[in-house]
Amino acid sequence: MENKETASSKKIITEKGRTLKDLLAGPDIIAARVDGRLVDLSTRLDEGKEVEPISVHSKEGLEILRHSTAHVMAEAVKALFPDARPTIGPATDDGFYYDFDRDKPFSYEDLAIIEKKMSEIIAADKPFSRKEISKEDAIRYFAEQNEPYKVEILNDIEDDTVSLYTQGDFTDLCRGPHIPSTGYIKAFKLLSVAGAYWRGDERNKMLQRIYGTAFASKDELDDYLDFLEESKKRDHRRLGRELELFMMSDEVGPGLIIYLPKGGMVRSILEDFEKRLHLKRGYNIVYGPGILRGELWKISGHMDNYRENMYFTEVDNQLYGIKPMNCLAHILIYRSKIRSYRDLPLRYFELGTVTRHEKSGVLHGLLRVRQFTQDDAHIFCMPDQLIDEIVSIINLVDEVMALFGFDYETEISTRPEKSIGTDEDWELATSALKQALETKGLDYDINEGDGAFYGPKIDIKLKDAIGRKWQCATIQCDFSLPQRFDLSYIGQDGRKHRPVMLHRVVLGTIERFMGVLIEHYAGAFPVWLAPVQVVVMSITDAQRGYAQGIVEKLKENDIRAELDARNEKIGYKVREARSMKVPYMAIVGQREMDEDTITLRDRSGRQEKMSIDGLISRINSSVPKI
RNA sequence: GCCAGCGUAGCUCAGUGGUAGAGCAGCUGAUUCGUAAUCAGCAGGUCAAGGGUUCAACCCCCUUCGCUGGCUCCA
Repeated sequence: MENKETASSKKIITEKGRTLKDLLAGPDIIAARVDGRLVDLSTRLDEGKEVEPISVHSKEGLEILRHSTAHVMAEAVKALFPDARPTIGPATDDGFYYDFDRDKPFSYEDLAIIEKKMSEIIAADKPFSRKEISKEDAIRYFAEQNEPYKVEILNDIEDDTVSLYTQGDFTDLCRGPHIPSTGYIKAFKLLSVAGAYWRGDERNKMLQRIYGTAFASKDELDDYLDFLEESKKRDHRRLGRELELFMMSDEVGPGLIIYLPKGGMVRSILEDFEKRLHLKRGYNIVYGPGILRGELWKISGHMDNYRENMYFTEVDNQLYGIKPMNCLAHILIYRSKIRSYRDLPLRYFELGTVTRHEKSGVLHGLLRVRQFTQDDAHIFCMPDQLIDEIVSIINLVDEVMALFGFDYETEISTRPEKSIGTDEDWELATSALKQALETKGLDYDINEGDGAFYGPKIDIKLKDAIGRKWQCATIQCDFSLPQRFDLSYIGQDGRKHRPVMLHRVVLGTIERFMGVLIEHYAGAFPVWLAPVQVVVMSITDAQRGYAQGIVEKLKENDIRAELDARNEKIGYKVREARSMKVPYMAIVGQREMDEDTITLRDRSGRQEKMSIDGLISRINSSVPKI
């Protein structure tokens, strides 16, 4: 979303007795900031205050607009469905929602009716008015209105005074601020209905949520709706089928991926790339088994903290856990020898396939599956090497994300409720992560209670070509498992010391990363990743042998080439190669055959005649240096 | 797992309480062609599965499975 600076964002000084609305002219100004607080335009202030107008085009202004639109929606819903009890209705990153408690869920047909009612409320241009009352009065009011959720929220508020906002027939408990009147809503749309737990807790009652969005102008709303359409076109599930990359099958089971030859090719390229990348950076490639004894998962704490995500099986009366993570084998590799401080850090890398029982409702194409392969590594190091190791992982992530054209954001997730280890260790681990990010000069958010059960983590959210965020890479700092498995190294002093362990993935998982890549590139992979790099196509049968020879020569030079010598018109072949998003077409007719050349057509439709060696060097030079 | 919607040919989608349709893809033949669709013919389905209502169910009801959008959870 844009954050437009407008001419009216300069500060002004208030005059006594006049409302901000009198002072801040302009249809785009919907609120103001005074003393760092956002306030309504109806506010009357003392003389001499410095006031910053808030435009609907700013990020904060848009949020206010959307929040107000949520109130209007609640008014419409209450008018149309008196049995619906309002709960909460905030603005979100790209719109708003309002949750209602209602026995009968809303249907998509209801949305049109609600939209119509909202349009009437907007056309009536009803003012939003703010009233401050005591908490007790507010509780009494909402109890009378038969709105128990508002009463429950009020009971959790510590302030003695709360604010209510009223527009038309609807009054809501709300901090504000709001737009001056409903007529300020110029463009809105209701998008979907969904169930949502009261206060986001699955033990609570499920409420009925309506999602919508609002924008400062009709054009911006249309742009957003176009963006949603564009996202649909890029959907990796659709492209995965169209480009013959992967499939899923009811017969196999949900959340399980079958790679078709083209998707298998892409995966194999990614995996080769990763192996070279890690070998060059001092990692050792290892492999662990897919099932490990139950006893091991008890020691690690998975049995107590991760059991609901694990599958178990029994072999010869022994309990085995199917691995949901790759760390245990790596720990055993570390422990298989006595380690000296001189050996550290040790970095074990595995393209490890793990299996996790994900709840059925969360599965989603390649992005959320039940069996997946992580580009996983575990680094064992001395405590004083920790920061350097984290920094070099961040550097690696940085390099790889740049290669694929992703920008990213970082956040730190701290200790969750279900976890192992001492507070001191968690503190140490968390501060190491913070320090590493600070060393790199990276900003980060804190995500309280969202760490892994064995340690805090840095989550890296990458941003794709159309601005969507995806969680792929993560770096987790762990003091607990080395302790649980009694890992040690002999220090310079000849005594045993405890190493620290880092768990980290860069792409995250091959599945998710491929899904994200497909959407990022809209299926048009860069040449080095494209499953088919060039299709050699003949104009007529007379060039079949020539074209065949070119394909063979390309393949000898490690180029992924296919022949299209079918008895079809060239336009048909071009069309098909374009829809399969093949980067290059090498077209050969009589002219090219006579000159021993090809006509190369790229994705943009640009064409040039060149030698076959020219084509080989062009394609091979596209492979990134790592 | 929870809420809602959906499930018809490989894909995209029509369709009706009374024997199942189109386009594309596929196959066969003709066409030998210069940059996004040559023409003709053929074939393709236990209408997700199981049960029920009915003289009769793809259609109505129930159950299960799967998918989609959310919620919770997550790489």
